[in-house]
Order: sequence, then C-alpha cells, then structure tokens
Amino acid sequence: MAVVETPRVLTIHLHKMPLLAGLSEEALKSVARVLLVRTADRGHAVLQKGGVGEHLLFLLSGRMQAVDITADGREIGLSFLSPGDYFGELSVIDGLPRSASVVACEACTYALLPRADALQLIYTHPLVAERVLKRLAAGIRQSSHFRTIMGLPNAFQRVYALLDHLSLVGPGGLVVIERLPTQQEISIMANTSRETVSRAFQVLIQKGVIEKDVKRLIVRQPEALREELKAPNSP
Amino acid sequence: MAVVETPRVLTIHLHKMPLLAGLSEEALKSVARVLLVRTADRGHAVLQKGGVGEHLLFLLSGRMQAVDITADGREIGLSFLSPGDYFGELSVIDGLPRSASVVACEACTYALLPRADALQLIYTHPLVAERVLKRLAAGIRQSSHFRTIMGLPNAFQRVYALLDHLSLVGPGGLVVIERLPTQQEISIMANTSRETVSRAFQVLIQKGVIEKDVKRLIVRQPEALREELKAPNSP
DNA sequence: TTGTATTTGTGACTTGTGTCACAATTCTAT
DNA sequence: ATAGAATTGTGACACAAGTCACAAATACAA
Repeated sequence: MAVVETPRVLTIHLHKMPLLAGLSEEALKSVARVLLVRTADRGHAVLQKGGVGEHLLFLLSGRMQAVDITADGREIGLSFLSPGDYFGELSVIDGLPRSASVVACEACTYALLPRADALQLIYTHPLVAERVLKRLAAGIRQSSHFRTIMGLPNAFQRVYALLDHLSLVGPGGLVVIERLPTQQEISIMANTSRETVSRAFQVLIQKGVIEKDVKRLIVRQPEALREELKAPNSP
Repeated sequence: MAVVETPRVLTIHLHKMPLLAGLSEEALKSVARVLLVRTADRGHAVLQKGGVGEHLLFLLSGRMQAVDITADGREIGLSFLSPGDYFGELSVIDGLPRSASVVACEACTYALLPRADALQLIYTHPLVAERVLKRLAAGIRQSSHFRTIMGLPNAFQRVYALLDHLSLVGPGGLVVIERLPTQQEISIMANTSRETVSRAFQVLIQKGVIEKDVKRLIVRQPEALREELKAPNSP
C-alpha cells in the first residue's frame, strides 16, 4: 500500500495501456501528472463494494479478481483482471457506489486516476469514450450471457455451460481453460454445490470429453460438451 | 410497417427525446434528415436477437418490451420501453448481432437512425456520449443485481427478491408493482416453477405482507418482505 | 349473457441436488 | 522432505422444489 510516485517512468508506459494507446504525448503527460501509483498485497481489497468510487483504476502488474458479495455474505467471482486492464469505471461514470469489490490475487501494483480527471479524459477524447463504451457493451453482453447460463434448470447443465463459456481456443486449435478456478469457485458461479461440480466433472472425464492438466482443463470434445449442455444426464 | 417521412414535424419533437435534449438546432436537424419513421403492429418484433444491428432506434409512441430467448426456446422478459426511450445501442456500439429482441406490446411508431449517423452523433457530442455511457452503466448495475437475485439458493427467496426489485414507491408512499407480470413470467425471471411462485405468493398474502389488486400488487410491509428475503420459511 | 381461453390455487408424488461425513489427493511453505 | 492446509472424490440421506393433475377463478370475445 506504499505510495510510489514515478511520473516520468509512467508516461513512458502509459501508451501501452489499451485504454490510452494512441493518445497524444501531451494528453498522456497530463494523465501521468495526476496518477497515483500504489501496491497491494495478496488478498487485499483494492476496491470495496458499496464504497464511494472516486477513482478510475489501472492494473499495472499482478492479477486481480472482481468479486461480488451477496446479501448473505457469499462471494461470487466475476472476472479476472490482467496488467493493462482498467476498472472502476462504473462509479466514475454514474457517481454511484462501487458495484463490486476487487481483490488482489497476488502482489500487485496499480494506479489511481481521480474521477474528475477520468471524466475529462473520457469526454475530451472520443477515442477513449469509444473504448469505454465498447467495454461497457461487452460487459452487458457478458452478464446477459451469464444470466442465460444461470437460468438453466439443471445443475449439470449450468456447470457444462460455464465450462463452455470459460473455454478458449488456444494454440493448435486446442480448446482449454487456463487457470481453472477451484470447484468451490465454479460452484458459486454456476449456482450449485461444490459436490455437484465434482460429480459433473466426473461424468465429463468418464466420457472423455474433458481432461485435467496441471492448473488447466483441456476440452477434448467441445461439440460433445455443447451436446451435453442441451440434453444432460443421457446414458 | 408503413414508412412515413415527416422530417419537419420530427425536428420539433426531437429535443424532447432524453437522449437528444439540449443539442443545437443544427445537430437535431441533421439527425432528422437521416431518421426513418416506421410503425409496428402489436406483437411485431421490431428487433430480432441475433440479427445484424444497423440502426439505433427511438420509440415515439406505444409500449415495447425487450425479451431474450433462451437456447431452449423459452422467453424471458427484460425491460419495458416507453415513448422517448431509445434502444438497440449495443449493436451500434460494438457492431455485433442484436443481444435481445424487442416486440411491440401495442401499436407503436418508432424511428431508425442508421448506425454510422448514430456513431457520429455519439462521438461528436460529449453530452450524448455521457448519456449513453450512463445508460450502459445502469444496464450493467441492473443485470448484476439480477444475477445476485438468481444466485439465491432458495426459490422462495428469489421470488421475494424479485418482488422487492420490481416494486416502486408510488404516490402516497405506497409501495406497489404496477402491471404485475403473470406468475408464469415471474417464474421464468426467478428461475423457478410457476407453482412455486403461486405458493410463495400465498405465504406473503397469508402474512399480510402483500395484497393483490386488479393488475397490480401492493406491498403492505416492504420491510417484512426484505426480512423474508434474508431468512425465508420461518414460521 | 355465454362460452372459451388464460391464469391461478393446491394436493400428491417424485427426484434432483444440497448437506454431511470422511478419505484421498494435491498444493504450499518452512 | 515433512507438516499442514487446501482442494477434491464419493457415498448416504433428506428435503426442497419440480412435475403432474385437476379444480377454481379470472379475463376476454362473440
């Protein structure tokens, strides 16, 4: 949590931020001037749901996760953040309290841009506005897709749908899920119990649809997965 | 579906659109010039999920509803649109297919703004950009709240949470849900069965928490509803 | 009105899946 | 390496809630 100020070094790297790429040297400098750099230890909540949101944040190094805390205290993982990502834009835009918490998965460094400066940045640079708009649009599509998954009546289906959702086509056309979340985390995302996730996995492994590797899951038969998704529990 | 072109009359009314209010006469005129006005009969799908989105749309008169169709063909109602509302902005922003369908609940008139013109409108007027950003931000908050509801482990809880979510403080501090959806629709939104919704209602009516009126539901004890929500099934 | 269609209320039965319990395995750190 | 913690695999059991079935009530048209 130590405050480190290195505006000179920062400016050099700012143009690598996807949100700021392509901006004039001038604009980047004025951003760097008001940027505050901090560090967070593993497990630290960089952003607290319900808190006032007076900053736009940039993740400089390390990994973070956005999590939502339900009324009954359970934690649901939303998305992971990688270096270069920005977050906290919702509160910056509408001035309302933080909609989710963000915790550091490991030691991280991040930067804070005060709300007023962030708004000015957005509204005076159509390029930035466009990126933020696209980001929000993607967020809406994402969560609408999530709703569809959560709406499935069958627990196994939800797990399968989630795996399908998390899987990416990697190099060599191999469909994998890197850094597979724990069954506990998956169970929360799929709105089911940890044990059910374990059982759903067993079925898929049994059928040779998926295969487990260290820290990642290989989907051997993506079509079969999508098939299970439609008609689950078939022998 | 008849095409009616009345640019002169339109310009006069455009400044009443929340999205366009405060724009220069100049800007409004150039919008009016490229705007296409159409009519839709009751039940007509103005916008089809999965279709290409080449227009930003404005509802001029009548009521419409945004609906999502799940993989297994079930329909989930999302939100209602009133005159003055705009919709279809997602596809305009990211160029991807329509994320939901929009159907006319009654005879409607609406206007179409071609994508290129809509984008220009957004990016050259920070005021418009700001409004769209806030709209999207609200959408994200909305659907994240919905996910929280869907994530509740208990079916009754989900129904209660949904009622709480749908209720509005009306005139005289009375908490009501106008145009209460059918139990069938509620059951889909709460991810449960129609019968369970019926039974959940019985419990609340029994306890005097809610009261049914013609086409609307009165929440007599909003606090009690929120109480049930936290600890359901208590005697 | 009268009939028809839609929506709602309820009992009985069935089953999916959440819970508990504990063993086996895999990480992580000292 | 070794201990300790955190994950994962599995069986047994109970109960919430989905399903079926039908009656009652309400809405809507002719």
